[in-house]
Amino acid sequence: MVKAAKVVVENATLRFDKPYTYLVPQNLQAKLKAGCRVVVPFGAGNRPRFGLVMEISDITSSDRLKEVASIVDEEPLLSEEMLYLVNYLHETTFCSYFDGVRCLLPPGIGVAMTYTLELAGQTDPTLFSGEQLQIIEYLQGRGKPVKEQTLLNALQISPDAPALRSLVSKGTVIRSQEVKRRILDEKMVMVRLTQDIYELSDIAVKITPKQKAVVELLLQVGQASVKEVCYFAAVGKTVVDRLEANGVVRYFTREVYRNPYEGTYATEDVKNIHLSQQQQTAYEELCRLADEEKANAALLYGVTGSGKTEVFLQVIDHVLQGGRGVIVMVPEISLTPQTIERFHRYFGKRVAVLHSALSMSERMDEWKRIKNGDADIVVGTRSAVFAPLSDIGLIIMDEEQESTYKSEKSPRFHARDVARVRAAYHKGLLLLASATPSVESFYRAKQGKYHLLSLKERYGTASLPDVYILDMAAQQMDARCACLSGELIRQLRENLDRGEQSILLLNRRGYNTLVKCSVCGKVAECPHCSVALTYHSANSHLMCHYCGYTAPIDAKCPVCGSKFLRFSGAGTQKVEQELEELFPDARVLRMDMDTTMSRFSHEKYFSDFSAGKYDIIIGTQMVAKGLDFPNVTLVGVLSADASLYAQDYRSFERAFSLFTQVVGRSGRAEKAGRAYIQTFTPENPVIALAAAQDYEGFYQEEIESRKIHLYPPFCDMVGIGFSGGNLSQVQRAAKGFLDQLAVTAANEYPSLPLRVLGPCESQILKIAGKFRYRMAIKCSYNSTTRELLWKAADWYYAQNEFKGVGLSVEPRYENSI
DNA sequence: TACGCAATGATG
DNA sequence: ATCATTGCGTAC
Repeated sequence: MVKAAKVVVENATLRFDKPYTYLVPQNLQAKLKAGCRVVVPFGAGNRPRFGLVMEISDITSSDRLKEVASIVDEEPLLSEEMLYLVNYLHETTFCSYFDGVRCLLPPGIGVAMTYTLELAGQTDPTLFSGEQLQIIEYLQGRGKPVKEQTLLNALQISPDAPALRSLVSKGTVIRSQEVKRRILDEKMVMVRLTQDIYELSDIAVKITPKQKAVVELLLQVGQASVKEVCYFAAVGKTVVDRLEANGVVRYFTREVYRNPYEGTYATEDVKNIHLSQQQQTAYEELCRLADEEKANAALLYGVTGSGKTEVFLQVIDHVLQGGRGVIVMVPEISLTPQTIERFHRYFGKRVAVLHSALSMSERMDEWKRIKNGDADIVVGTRSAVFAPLSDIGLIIMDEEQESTYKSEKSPRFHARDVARVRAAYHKGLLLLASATPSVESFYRAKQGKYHLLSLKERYGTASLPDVYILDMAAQQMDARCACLSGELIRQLRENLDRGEQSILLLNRRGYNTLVKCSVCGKVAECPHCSVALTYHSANSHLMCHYCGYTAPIDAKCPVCGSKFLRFSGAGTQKVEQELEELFPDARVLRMDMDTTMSRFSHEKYFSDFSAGKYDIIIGTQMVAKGLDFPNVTLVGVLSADASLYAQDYRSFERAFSLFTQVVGRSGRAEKAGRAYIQTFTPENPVIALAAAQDYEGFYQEEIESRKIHLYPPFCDMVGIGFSGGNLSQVQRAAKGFLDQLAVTAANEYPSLPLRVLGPCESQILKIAGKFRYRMAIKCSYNSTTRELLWKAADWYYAQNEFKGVGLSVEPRYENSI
């Protein structure tokens, strides 16, 4: 019997990602435990690689196994539960094991390998090539061991240059490897990706491997100081400067405190919050469910303004009294300083905050405080669901229908699923809450899988606004303004005269959404993507919202050279300008992705608006989800249709939620509010139901439709995406995958319910130079289906003819086909 | 027979 | 991804 470790390795592609068995050498046996990071020799060259021990076991045969080289962590970094989550993420989201590991750890905890070069042995000049002599001279000149990176930078040679490698293999140069912990440094100059870049493939310009490393790091952490980035990606500042010059990243400055919430103390007691009768009932029921110590789940369906938060605070307090930890998740947009401040006020230092606007060191500190048990309430966005609490009594997900809970990059998990898994593991209570729950969750509640609790009375005296649906086909349009009906203009005027505020919602940013040549009829398109370019007046450039491509507009058609360009379709910038022309006296605030670059700038705008510094706010959906503005008495939805008719089975649900929220912004205090919804399809019941804030009515309509057309919750959806630079190869790959899937399903899983839609072109065929095909699979996403999909994926990765075509598997696929 | 490059295959 | 092997074509 010998000890062996099952190790998953870093940088493994799905082609060969699996737990590898290594022998545990005698001297490490006492220390090495599951959950520790290790260095192992990997591949033909036995190059050292980081890995994570998933399991330690005794085996009898030790033939041809390599040994673990060294241990990185003296104490396990991941608990048994977290290892279980790694397996869960891998199996259900089709990510690599190590991607799963990374997902559970703060980015700053990473380790890096550094190499040192030292001269040894024969240096007779006649034995070496010119480049080799250069290296020898450099090392002689320094007279001491030199970091490999320093030498490579100084001599401008690549890390795998044959000259250096042969010197090492001859023994002339000794190359020693060291594992360095990443020590963090506070710096003021910060860097982040340009707002249009969400994936590596989004970048239109060519980038070098070093630049790629920087981008990959930023994709992971969101933003970081330039120093941190240079250190972690092992590059010089020039690399980042180059990226900045190419418009891939942007610099900004920020104050960074090692502990951003130093010196916060609880100043108020939760017990002093007075609960109404219905709040009290919900509170008591939730406490009962939390105390049962079994995997309970509840849905708190509470209309806007019904006081959900007060109930949360008291239930949290109750669970904490029982000595168990709590996770509270909010959508990105709701994690404002006010939210955080509120938790600090009641729970002081026991609160840890996890979100992407923290620096790497801050995130690391908060993570450690949780792991060490110094903090037992975690407030945060999606990633907070992985907080390393050892005993979870309660997980709250506020606004559970929000799409920000689903990760858009690998691992493509949904925080709700992870929360369910964790709550079950800890025998804790999962509490979902919303005024407009997702149809799936409400269905589960109706079926009795979730305990349904309702808060139906509004707090205080606020009443619903009067809602008017404007049929745009019948509206008189003002010549000066393409997207505001005469009626809405009158209402805005009235509000201005009364000194009251207005909110306008338009789900399209930019100025014009289409630039078309009147002579040849060609529409300006992105050269890398199959989408029309949007005109942005702020910088007089055409922009691609998918890959970040920009081009100056030169008043000439690029195809035929004519000067007769027609601009059409209105985005937020256009409306902003029109408003300024129509109401020169009004103070207009525009809020969209272009104006709210950094995470907390929403906050600044909202507080300015709240303080009355603006009369009208025009923005994308983010304006629907802000705070309470007592002086807002008019809300306008400029184009309901843009939200309603996305090619997506969830578009009605999202539109309903959006309209309900934005309409609810009007008349929050004693003043009566009104809302106007502009549409070309006034007969669509979603609009009227949102106007009446009738969630249950909407649910009835929607659930019927989902049943008839077979969509979730009556099935699960899995999307399979194919993308590559060669269109016909992408098509062949998609068809090949489908054929293989069909054969395997017929032979091995004949009774498995499956319905495949496609393959067909993605809604946007080409993004950043890559053609995309996709198919959707309606199924029951259980372990058998996943087994089938994994088999098909494994087969796919083994096909050389599909090598240039990436495969992505995405459970919870939202698009229709 | 020697060499070079591309396709192929494995990673414990 | 990365490295080693294999196989084939070409040069000598």
